[in-house]
Amino acid sequence: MSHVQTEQMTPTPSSVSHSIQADVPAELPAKLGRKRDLTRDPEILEAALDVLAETGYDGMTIDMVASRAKAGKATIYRRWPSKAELIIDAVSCMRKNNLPTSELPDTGTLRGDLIAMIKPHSIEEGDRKFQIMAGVLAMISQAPELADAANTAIVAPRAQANLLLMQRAIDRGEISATCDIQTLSLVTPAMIAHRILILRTPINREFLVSLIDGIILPAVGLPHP
Amino acid sequence: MSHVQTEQMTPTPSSVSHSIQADVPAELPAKLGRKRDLTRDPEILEAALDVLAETGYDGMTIDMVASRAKAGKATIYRRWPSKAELIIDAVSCMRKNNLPTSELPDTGTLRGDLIAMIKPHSIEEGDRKFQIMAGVLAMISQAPELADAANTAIVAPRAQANLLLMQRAIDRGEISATCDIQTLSLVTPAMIAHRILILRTPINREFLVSLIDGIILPAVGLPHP
DNA sequence: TCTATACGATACTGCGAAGTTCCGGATATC
DNA sequence: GATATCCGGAACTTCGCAGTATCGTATAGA
Repeated sequence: MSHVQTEQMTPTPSSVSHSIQADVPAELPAKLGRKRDLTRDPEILEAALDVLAETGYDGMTIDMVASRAKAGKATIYRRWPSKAELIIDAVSCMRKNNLPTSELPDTGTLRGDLIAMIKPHSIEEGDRKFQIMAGVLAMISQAPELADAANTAIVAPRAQANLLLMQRAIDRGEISATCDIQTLSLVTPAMIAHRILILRTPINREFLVSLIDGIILPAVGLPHP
Repeated sequence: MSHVQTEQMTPTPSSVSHSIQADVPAELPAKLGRKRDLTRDPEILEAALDVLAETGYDGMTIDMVASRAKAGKATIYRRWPSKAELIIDAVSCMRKNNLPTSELPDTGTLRGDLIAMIKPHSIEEGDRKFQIMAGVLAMISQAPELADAANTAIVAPRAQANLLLMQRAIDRGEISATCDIQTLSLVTPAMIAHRILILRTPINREFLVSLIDGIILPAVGLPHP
């Protein structure tokens, strides 16, 4: 959740603790010296995601991330305390480029909306995201919070979009209100994840259309086109 | 695919190679000494799966497997050349306890059959299998063959069972033959995997029933019960 | 200008686990 | 009985990588 630490933990000023501290809050320590280049943060995080997607969690090393980002290892460790926290932060910060709900298609029919969401760009982007998911799955046992982060950043947005489109269809009377759209909205993300993670088969338009026409639409009582 | 090596690679008998070898095939080298205890193989593989399911691939160590199986590390390395091959063999040999197709329920209705497949035993067994899947996913980038092994051992049998039940329903005229039962048979495995791997939520009867009544049955045109 | 810090680069340290070797004892063939 | 291989157990070696420290350089404030 928390991006880069807002302030580097200045080590307790001295090992000899002065119990009387007055109320000097040490706020605004009047930092001296060269400022940290904040533009490197997203570049490093992006490099981390690239390496994670390509090599998985085990194969990923900090040196790879550093060289990919053309940064020194010290620069990375100055900003994140460990490899695990770097990955958590990288995944948590992914949700930037989520398609905002305002950009959802609105063609008038549920099928039109669902089909309209299939774009070459979203396919290849989705592919990378689920590759990242595969890398993340390796370390969820150590950092369960990462499961939430990955879910929030990768699958939840897709499910949310599906849910919204189906709710619209209910509102306009296209489909019955008794449909279990909560569960149905998870079907396409789950099937995509299954295909990429387990079947290791790339996603294409035909597959996505078959999900819509073979499962989603029949399940909500809409006839085949 | 291949279980334990049928024969330990006896190192080339001598570094000085005799080019003339006649036709002594060195078959049945008349092994001397104590025989290998073959009953340890499945015990070690089972221990490996246990540790894999509990700690994931990274957390898993050969020492853990050895102590869990009450075996020496040398015993393990005498049979499998590496940790990766041990895991591949363990996953490949899982498919032993597959519910044979002859034991599939046959209640007369598709819903009855699908519901009948939900048994407490199968739920907890499935839970363990998908935990193993999580551990396996960590190393598929290194050993893609493992994806096939895991798919064959874990998800394919479930999909196969679903497919068979739905085919029966078509044959008896309960549902339309135009249903995309091939894709539909993958829905429940994919949703289970999604819930365990990503949502980290245990499987229960209610969830499985909601999959059947909320997705599968509506998708094949059967009314809610 | 001086000082403190960030930068990229590289060398270094420490640890954990894969894989190997050795041990005393057991079990097989000859 | 002699020999060769297995066993469980434990010590040992090797090595990759996380994390740290150092260096020369660059850039900010005082």
